[in-house]
Amino acid sequence: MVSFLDEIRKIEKKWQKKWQEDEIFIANVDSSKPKWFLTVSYPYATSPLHIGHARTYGLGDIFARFKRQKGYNVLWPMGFHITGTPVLAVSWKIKNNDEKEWEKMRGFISYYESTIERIDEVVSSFVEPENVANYFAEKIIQDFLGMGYSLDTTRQFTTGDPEYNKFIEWQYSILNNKNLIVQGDYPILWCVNDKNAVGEDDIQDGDELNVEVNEFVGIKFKLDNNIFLVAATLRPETIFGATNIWIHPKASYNEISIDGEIWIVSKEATMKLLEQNHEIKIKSELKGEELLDVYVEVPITGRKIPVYPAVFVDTNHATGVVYSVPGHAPYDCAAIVDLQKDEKTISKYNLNSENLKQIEPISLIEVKGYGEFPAVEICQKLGVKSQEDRDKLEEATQTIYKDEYYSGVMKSNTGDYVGLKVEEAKNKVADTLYEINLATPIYEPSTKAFCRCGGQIIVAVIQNQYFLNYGNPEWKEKAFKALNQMFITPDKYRLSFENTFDWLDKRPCVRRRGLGTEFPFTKGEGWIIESLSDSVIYMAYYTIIRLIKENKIQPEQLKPELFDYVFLSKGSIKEVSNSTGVSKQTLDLMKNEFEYWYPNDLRHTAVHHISNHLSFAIFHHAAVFPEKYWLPAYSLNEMLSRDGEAMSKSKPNVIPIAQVPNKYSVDLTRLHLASIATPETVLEWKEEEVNFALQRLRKFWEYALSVTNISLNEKVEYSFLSKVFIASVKANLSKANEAIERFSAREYILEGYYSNIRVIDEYHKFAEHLPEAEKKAALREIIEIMVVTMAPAIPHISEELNERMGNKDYISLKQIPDIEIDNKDILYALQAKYMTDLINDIDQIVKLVKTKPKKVHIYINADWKNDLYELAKNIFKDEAVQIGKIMASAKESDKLNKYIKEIADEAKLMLRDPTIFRIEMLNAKDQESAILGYREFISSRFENAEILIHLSDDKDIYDPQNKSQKSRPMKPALLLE
RNA sequence: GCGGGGAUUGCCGAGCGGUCAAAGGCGCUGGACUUAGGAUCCAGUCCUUAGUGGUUCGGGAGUUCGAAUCUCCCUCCCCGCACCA
Repeated sequence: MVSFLDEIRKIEKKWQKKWQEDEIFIANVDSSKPKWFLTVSYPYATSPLHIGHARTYGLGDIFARFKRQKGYNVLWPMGFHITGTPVLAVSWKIKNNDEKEWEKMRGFISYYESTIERIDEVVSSFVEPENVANYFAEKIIQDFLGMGYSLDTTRQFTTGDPEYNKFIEWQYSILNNKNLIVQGDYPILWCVNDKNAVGEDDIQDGDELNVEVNEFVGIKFKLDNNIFLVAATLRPETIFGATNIWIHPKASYNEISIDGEIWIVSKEATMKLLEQNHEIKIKSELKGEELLDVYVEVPITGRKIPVYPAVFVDTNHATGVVYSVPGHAPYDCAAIVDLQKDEKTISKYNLNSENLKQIEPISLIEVKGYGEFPAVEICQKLGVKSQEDRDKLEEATQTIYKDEYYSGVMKSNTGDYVGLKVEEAKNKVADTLYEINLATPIYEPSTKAFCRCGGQIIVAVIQNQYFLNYGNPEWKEKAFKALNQMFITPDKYRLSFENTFDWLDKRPCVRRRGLGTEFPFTKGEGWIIESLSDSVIYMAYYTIIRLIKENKIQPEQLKPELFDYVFLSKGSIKEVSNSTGVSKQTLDLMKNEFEYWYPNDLRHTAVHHISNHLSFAIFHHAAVFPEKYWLPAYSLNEMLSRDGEAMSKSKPNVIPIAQVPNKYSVDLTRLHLASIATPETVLEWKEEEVNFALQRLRKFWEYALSVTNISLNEKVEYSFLSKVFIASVKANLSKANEAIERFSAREYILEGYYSNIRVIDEYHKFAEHLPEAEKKAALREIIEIMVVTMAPAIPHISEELNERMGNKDYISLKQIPDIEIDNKDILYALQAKYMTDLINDIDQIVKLVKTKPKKVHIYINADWKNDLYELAKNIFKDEAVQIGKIMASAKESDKLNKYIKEIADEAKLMLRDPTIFRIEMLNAKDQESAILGYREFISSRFENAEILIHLSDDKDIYDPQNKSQKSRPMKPALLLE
């Protein structure tokens, strides 16, 4: 067994070398052949790929190889994505001697390098970002070729190449001309230290904290003309229940002039607001206690409420000013109770205790399961003792928020909002406050978080951020039109696309960090096109990159008019040639190449790209290209898991592609990945199950080897069993071909490969008594078709067998024949099925009676039963089965009316199982010939028992137990003696 | 929360209105081959039974001559949600 694996591993390397040497997968324009252009999304070059990726790329390769063997000129190129922050992040961490990163990279590099010195040398080189990308790009291609992928490697590029940048600039100039790029303000997470946007990777424990941007409503409580205390809240609807304002007495506050007003907010809040797109000047600093016992005006209600001290106020959260709603907010409830009995504090700050004691909760929301004051109730229930009881108060706040938000209704004291659900009232109150300019949005991270550099994370508002406006109605409509024309498999994902399209709106398309193409309209300002927005029409770039490199075209020559000419047939070749210095001949070749290959016939990727990349690609194609170049088809597959956990680069459960050829075998892995589950399920990789694929592969190999030296020139007369055998294999192969045409790789392998191995097994069993020469000839005949048909899935083994069968050509380039199924084949298949069932029945009876029969009597039904079933089939195609109808029709039939008594019994049976007459039936003659064909097999199975065939309408029939009347067209009656 | 997907026989995983007691694999049981086998091969694997019949496809109701497959409700699980590629 080990030797078999060794043997095919050797074979795999042998053929990969030959394919490379003869460059058989390099694709060139050939107008005499139809073309087929496949892309699989390019990988990100910061780590080696693992076997989960091999699922996606392996499916792509099966498609590419199938189309190639169907006579298409196939282009399947590969590039690399390096845009964004990951490459820089790796480089930065290596430079800073981040121990974890070093270990991770050493692990990765050890797949490819054998000495520690060499590994460390490679890792050290990663201080240069381009070395990271280059190293992994090279290794990934090496891994891909090691998996036997039929890639055109002459069209490689990375998204960081200056030529590519020119292409993206052109794309964005078109989008801009079509007014699809808009500007607006945009809140993002921001490090105060780096003065830069941060992503999850940059945040300490970012993956666990899951920090998001929260939008608070900063409500302005008027203190004096144009002077406001600003309290930020997530629950603006509670403004009707405000009884006072809370300030931390010991904390520092600022008086600031902001957008023409004067605000009082905490010192920390001032720093945050500075980043949120306001005109701010700090006028003075004051202590919280200086503000106590003054009165401010509540917006909308106009009531005057006092400012009181509370230590639960966190000045580093939002504005450090809180308005108090003791009826519905647990913290406020606890704090007001605390303060009312806290004589010390009252006298310390000289508060008017009369007014303070008069403060009572206001009820403004009706909630099921609660009384007047939900906050008071829940504080009592949880046993909250003071405002310092933080855990309990936090829990209480969460509970109340949820209950009130989903089932609360606004009470009669809430002005225009009476009767509204809290869910709606919340937004309406906020809108009103914004409209009357008594509120401003204030942004705050959902969780307190810090950057890896140590700086605090706040929310900054980017002014005039650039967005791609996917919400543009014309664009969206066009994109939907494109989507509706597409073939998507598995089909269930179409709905996901439709939902994504509906939901897509403005999306920021530039960033300040990471690698990529500089945004062409703000050169020098450091804006880089966002990394998902620069990889949506690059399939077109594959068609011309080889010519750009071969002709040494410089980036600066790649002016927009060149792309306009090549991709959109705009402008004159003469002018374009003049302005770019690219020869007319080269321009023509580029244009020709694009027009030959485009559109991108199939794009295959992993499912998780639906909500971004794959949807964007449809939008951008619709915006940039004429309709004939839109994307025709998507094919998708889910990811892979091991031990129930998704295989991801950072986890220890990965099997790198680099180890596949030696740990398993390439063909074995390709076969297993494509056939173990349908693409829409997360595939669980189990070692024990790989073994199954290996055994079958070996079996196929051995079957094939046993007939490689058989010559097909001598005509062998096939007996019944051999004819049935060949017909069965052909039927399966035909199904396989039909499946792969729809890109159902699993069905293709199951039908074309696994089912057929089983058919061969059965043939060997049933046909043991046939002459050796006949068996070999029949096997050879089907192996030959199987090898060529299954080559897309197991190309290496197929090449080897093809060679050993005496062929000099590449099977990878050999035409897969169309399988013609004629009536004779259909009959054979039905007869085979008939006999399998019959033999099973005999086996079952033998097992039950536990004695081996000496005689097997088989009773074939009388002809009129076939007529009856045929008749029933026609009547009840799509109406309810009724005995009366059967009887009436039978009476009218010349053939049947004489058996009317028997038919009544038979009809009762039909009624019990209405599926009976939907089955394809064999007539008596075909049943008999089938039994005769298998007679020797059945006989030998039971120590040469005698096989007797009876026709049920034979007058002299031997039928002591009256079995014959039970016989039916696909189920003969049996008597064992 | 919003949006989407799913629940199949010991497990994984097909099936998606009628050859469905439900492919295939794993596991388990028996047999063969073996010095041995955690290697391989063959057979069996819901209950019952001369090839039959019965009860099954998360739970409940419905549509239909007929439902694992369609509709509705319930329970539970998974995934995406914007600067992260």
